[in-house]
Amino acid sequence: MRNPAELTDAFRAKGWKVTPQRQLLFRLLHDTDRHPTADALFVEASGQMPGISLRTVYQTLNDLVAMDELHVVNIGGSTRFDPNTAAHQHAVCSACGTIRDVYLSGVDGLGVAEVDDFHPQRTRITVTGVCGRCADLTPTRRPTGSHHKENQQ
Amino acid sequence: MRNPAELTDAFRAKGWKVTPQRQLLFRLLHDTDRHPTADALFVEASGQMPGISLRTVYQTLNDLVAMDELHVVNIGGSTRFDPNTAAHQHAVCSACGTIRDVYLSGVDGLGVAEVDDFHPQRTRITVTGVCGRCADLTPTRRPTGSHHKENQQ
DNA sequence: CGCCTAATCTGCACGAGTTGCGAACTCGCA
DNA sequence: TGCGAGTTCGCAACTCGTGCAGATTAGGCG
Ligand SMILES: [Mn+2]
Ligand SMILES: [Mn+2]
Ligand SMILES: [Zn+2]
Ligand SMILES: [Zn+2]
Repeated sequence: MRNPAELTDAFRAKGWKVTPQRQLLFRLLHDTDRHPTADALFVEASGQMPGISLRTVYQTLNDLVAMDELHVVNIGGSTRFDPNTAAHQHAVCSACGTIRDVYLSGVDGLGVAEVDDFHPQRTRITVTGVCGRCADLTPTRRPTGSHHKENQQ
Repeated sequence: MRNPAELTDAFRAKGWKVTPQRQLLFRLLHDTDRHPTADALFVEASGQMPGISLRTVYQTLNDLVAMDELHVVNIGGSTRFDPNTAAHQHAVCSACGTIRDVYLSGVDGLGVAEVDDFHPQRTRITVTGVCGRCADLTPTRRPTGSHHKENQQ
């Protein structure tokens, strides 16, 4: 996602207004590697702007997605939003739900172009597994067993 | 997913009953390359067994997923279920929502093992784009524009 | 073959996540 | 400074999936 100043210009260029609510979300989303849900952002935003509506958060996120400034990540449960629009992949911990950006090698070698009768636009790669912290918490056990859902990003 | 007879044995081996509802779903799911939603299966099943409950369809699907006989596919919207448990990837049409199994080359070359402080279990690859049929229906246009949601599998 | 009971099915209520809607508000231009 | 298109907000509505409890049944046993 571009920085708040650039987004301000981009919104104005479309004849859209740049409200305090939008500016706040621009700031919260810029230059992070997290993958928050709409509600997580709503909670964060509420800290700095009490009274902001969850509806507005959804609205702005949808706008940013439509502008391709934000990507959506579907891993089940509520939608995650990804401000990192550079080509990258995701490592998802099945125990705690954390999503981490990873940059796998060998992605170019995928035979995506050879899918016939299909016009590819984007390739998404998600590696599910267990993160180091969860592996430490449940040593020598099935890591999916105790599902502690805290700290996911 | 294994065939109905094998699933029958697997269920009995766990002390679970093999009801007509379950047998029907075993049949509907076996040896297909579709990726139906719970509701789509419910509609199909209702044709052959009027009165079957959507709740039962969900229940059975969840059981099969827990047994790893069925995989879930998250592409936004309702959960899709995948009876093809062999290693493969998906091509998703952004216009009609159809999910097609594809077998990309070069998957082994992905540097999945090198993700550090992470224990990988499974890698999911999804190519989004526009299928041939949708490309034909909207020639020389942005294919996402008119969203005709029929016929997705 | 009929009994018994744990397992299952069904219908409904409920919860989470997201969107539609309309009245009130406000950014930004004239 | 005033105007109006665009925006926000609150709430109702909607979709998808699950919890619950009473009715039903598969399938082991005598
Ligand atoms: Mn990311
Ligand atoms: Mn598949
Ligand atoms: Zn973890
Ligand atoms: Zn299509």
